[in-house]
Amino acid sequence: MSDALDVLKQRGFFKQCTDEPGLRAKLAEGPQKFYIGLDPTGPSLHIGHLVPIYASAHLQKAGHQPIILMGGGTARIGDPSGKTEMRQMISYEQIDKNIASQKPQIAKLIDFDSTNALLANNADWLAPLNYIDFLRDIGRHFSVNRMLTFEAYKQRLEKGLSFIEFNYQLLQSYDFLELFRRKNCILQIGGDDQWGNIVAGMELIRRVESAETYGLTFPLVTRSDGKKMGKTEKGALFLDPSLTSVYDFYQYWRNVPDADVERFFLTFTFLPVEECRNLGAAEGSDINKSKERLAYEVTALLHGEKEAVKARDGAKAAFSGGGDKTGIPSEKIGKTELEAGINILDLFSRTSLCASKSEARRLVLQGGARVNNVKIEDVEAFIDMTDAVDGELMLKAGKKRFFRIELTDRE
RNA sequence: GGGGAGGUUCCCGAGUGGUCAAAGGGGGCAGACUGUAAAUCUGUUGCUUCGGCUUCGAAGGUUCAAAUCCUUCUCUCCCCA
Repeated sequence: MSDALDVLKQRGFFKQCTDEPGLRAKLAEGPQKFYIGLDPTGPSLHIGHLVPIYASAHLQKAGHQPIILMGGGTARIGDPSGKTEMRQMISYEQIDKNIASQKPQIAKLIDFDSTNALLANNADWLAPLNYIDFLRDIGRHFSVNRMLTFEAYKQRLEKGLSFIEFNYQLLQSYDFLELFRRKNCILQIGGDDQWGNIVAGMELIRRVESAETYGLTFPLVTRSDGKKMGKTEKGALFLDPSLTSVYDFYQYWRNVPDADVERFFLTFTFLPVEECRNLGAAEGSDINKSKERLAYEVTALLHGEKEAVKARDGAKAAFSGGGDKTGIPSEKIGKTELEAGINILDLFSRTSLCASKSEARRLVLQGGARVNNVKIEDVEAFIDMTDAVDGELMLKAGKKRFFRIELTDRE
């Protein structure tokens, strides 16, 4: 149990920590409760949300007890940390829906069955709050002067900061206090952008409860190429397969920059540290094998092995031919429709490969469109049954975007 | 409440009556090079039945013609109270 912190350090989940020796000793004493905060602002988690959950999973494996705090109350406010824009306000009803759909996603990494993990919602104590009482009991412990020295607020002072956002720190601190009181939660962990809020919570607990608690942050995960983690051209990489297909999810990891392989293995899989290092150390085309493994491991973890195999085989089939193609994004088209012939632009623009006909036109003109690996450069071209191979059309846009058209007898 | 500055295409940001679907950069897409990597270079980047159509916070108005001028509204930021 004493190695919980070491695990986090080894795997790159350690940026800074308050009173490290103290925390180490506390964790060595026995199972401790800790929490992370998640914002249920969307119906699905995306990769960006995952790092704290992975960190929690490691601590849980080390015997500690995670509390996953859904910010059902705070989701209605904006967190000023780093963000430039205020968040949209959403209804409690929507938030509850989001929580319901996010929980199973969290459960992929956190074991809720063993009863030592807990899902909480801060709306439980934030919603009934009385403004006057809150100001008197909690607000008085916060110094505006001190808050203004926090980096998060400094930045926002340039761009503008609403009072409601300014209050975020108080609410988050209050969360920590409530969890300490209700569950004896003694540790809050989070991304490094949460450092200020975490420390503020600890200070609050120290003042009103005269108790010592701890905070730990991990580095914000970035990509070596500077792109936002988990962001694709189309937006965030969601865990919900209806928002991001398993195939696309797999491909995201498959195409990660070389320099990130080791770190991503450490962060997003549970493979032994030694193995992660070896896989990340591979060079040349070997690192490609590592990426295949990375993609498979992460996909299997979050979507299940069956889906991962399908995505992996689908990708293999698309890139090197043969094999099981069912994992590739696809759509059905009736044979009779194809018999009549479909214009190449119409064909591409009705798939997810092209958003509009203009885009399809561009693609064709630039030589990026292929049907069953035959380059089509004529925008007037018609595709019909004679182009089908094995009862399907494999569309390819550019070098690595595929789409499969399945031909069916019925319309 | 008073005064000032602004809201431009995915983002940043030019544009102040026609030559503006709108500079430049970022991002995206495509091509070359590769390893389904990175870096680099090139092209491209509103929609379209290819006739046009819709875009510059919103609604009106002036004009042959507006992102550009006028009016009202709305939102943001700054200064004063």
